[in-house]
Amino acid sequence: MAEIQRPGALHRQVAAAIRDGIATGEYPAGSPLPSESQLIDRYQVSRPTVRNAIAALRAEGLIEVVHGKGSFVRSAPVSGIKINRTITKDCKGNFYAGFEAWNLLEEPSIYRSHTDGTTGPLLELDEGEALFAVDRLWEITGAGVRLAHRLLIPFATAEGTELADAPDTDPGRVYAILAESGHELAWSETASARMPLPDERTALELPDATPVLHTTRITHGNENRPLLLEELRTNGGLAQATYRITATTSRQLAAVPD
Amino acid sequence: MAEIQRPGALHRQVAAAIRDGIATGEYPAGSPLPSESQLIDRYQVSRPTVRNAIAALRAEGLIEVVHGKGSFVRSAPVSGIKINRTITKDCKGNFYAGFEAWNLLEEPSIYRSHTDGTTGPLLELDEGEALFAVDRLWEITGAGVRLAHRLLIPFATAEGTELADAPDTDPGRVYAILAESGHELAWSETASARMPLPDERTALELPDATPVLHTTRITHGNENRPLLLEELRTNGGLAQATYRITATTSRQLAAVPD
DNA sequence: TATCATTTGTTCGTATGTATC
DNA sequence: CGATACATACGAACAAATGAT
Repeated sequence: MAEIQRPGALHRQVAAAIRDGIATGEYPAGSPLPSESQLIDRYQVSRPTVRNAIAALRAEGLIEVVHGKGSFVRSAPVSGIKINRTITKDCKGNFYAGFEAWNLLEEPSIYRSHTDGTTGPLLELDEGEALFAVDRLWEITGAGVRLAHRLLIPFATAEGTELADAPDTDPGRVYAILAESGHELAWSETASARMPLPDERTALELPDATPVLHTTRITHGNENRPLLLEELRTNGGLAQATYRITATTSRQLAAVPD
Repeated sequence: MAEIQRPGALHRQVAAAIRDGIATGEYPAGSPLPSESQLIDRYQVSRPTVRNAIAALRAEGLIEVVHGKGSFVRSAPVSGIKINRTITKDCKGNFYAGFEAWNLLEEPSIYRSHTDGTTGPLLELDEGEALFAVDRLWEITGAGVRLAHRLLIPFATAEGTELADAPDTDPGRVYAILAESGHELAWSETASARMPLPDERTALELPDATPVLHTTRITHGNENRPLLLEELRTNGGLAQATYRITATTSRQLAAVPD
């Protein structure tokens, strides 16, 4: 049994002791932790101290707490679900953006909106420019991982194409439409991590202490003009975005557009 | 002032009320929240309840608490620091992996290690194969963002090259050495998000409620054989990894190696 | 330099509600 | 239904950091 002799706050010592217990295998993955009252007896501390320690382990994602049952050691993610963020096209001009393996949970929801302080600069448009927003909720079949996808199509991009009438066209097909209208397409993407907002936590069914993996992709057309903005949000603990990188010879070409 | 009348636990109501206050601008970014005792008076609840509410807002990353001073509304990140994850090479055979803009905080630490259950499969090696591990701690100058970088060089890759004597060669130069020894290089990278371990929190100087952005890059040589494994860990809230994507015509070539 | 009020951190105790089995 | 376990809430006391006096 891990003794508590480290310096610092009591509840931190208790948390560290339990962390040790998990690391040493005293509390194997999936097994229940001792109950609060057992921990009180064991470490001779008060209930708030024990609860404080448990809260810390929860925030670290080490344990899962079920009301009325107990605390359980979270088992390590089986293996990260890979989300392919590469783009391929076949000889017929069809594009594949990796959505093929996913399962659409709801019908796409379309609404008209405007660029704001965040999306405007990314699309190199003034604030308040009109655009279509298409939200989709996907699931990776079997894995229980959800993905929220948002596609922003500025009116300037959609007009003159079939996107103006059907912005909820399949994302891969959207690329094809733009390519057919004479654009030489290029993409830049950023990946970041942050804590979910309360509504994201429910929509993506995120457990405690799981951050959101948030990717932003911009589709560039001729003269490097931004045509589309795509955002993908998913469970950062379970899913990984995968990229293929090839070395480019010119430093100029390699610069990622802001 | 936001009243507390929503259903549910008291501390959640208080948290929601403060959240509203932040959203409506009653508590602007950077400004101090009322002190605990003021919140007690205002909402007529006990101190533990107030502290519980504050803990929730902290976990969401909405506020920052300073011992002895008070709680402050966190201002949204000025603009995400972009970490260029593309690779370029010039006509002289030099490689640039994006490390040029970073500032090395400590001398690289080198040690000998072995493949384990995680790194082994990624490098397509058995468990227990010998390798060099090179750890570097970088900082993005001025931005206060730290990056922990680990480079794993299997002995099989290093032997016969100057890497065997100097595994702490500059990462870009490592690519060049492998290319000079006859390899056609290709890279695959994955990005994921998770909560930091306690030691990562201190090493990367992460504030509360900030996840780690964790990227894993594999350098492939001839016959798609894995040569190197690189890991980058940084503040997911402040930093974004940026990628350039180009469409590949063959679906076969586009598959990201596991 | 030293002291003091303010503010958050930690710890204890206790009581009641609610979910699970 | 009862036993167990976690959730919520209140009260109280002292410690530690901060900033002003």
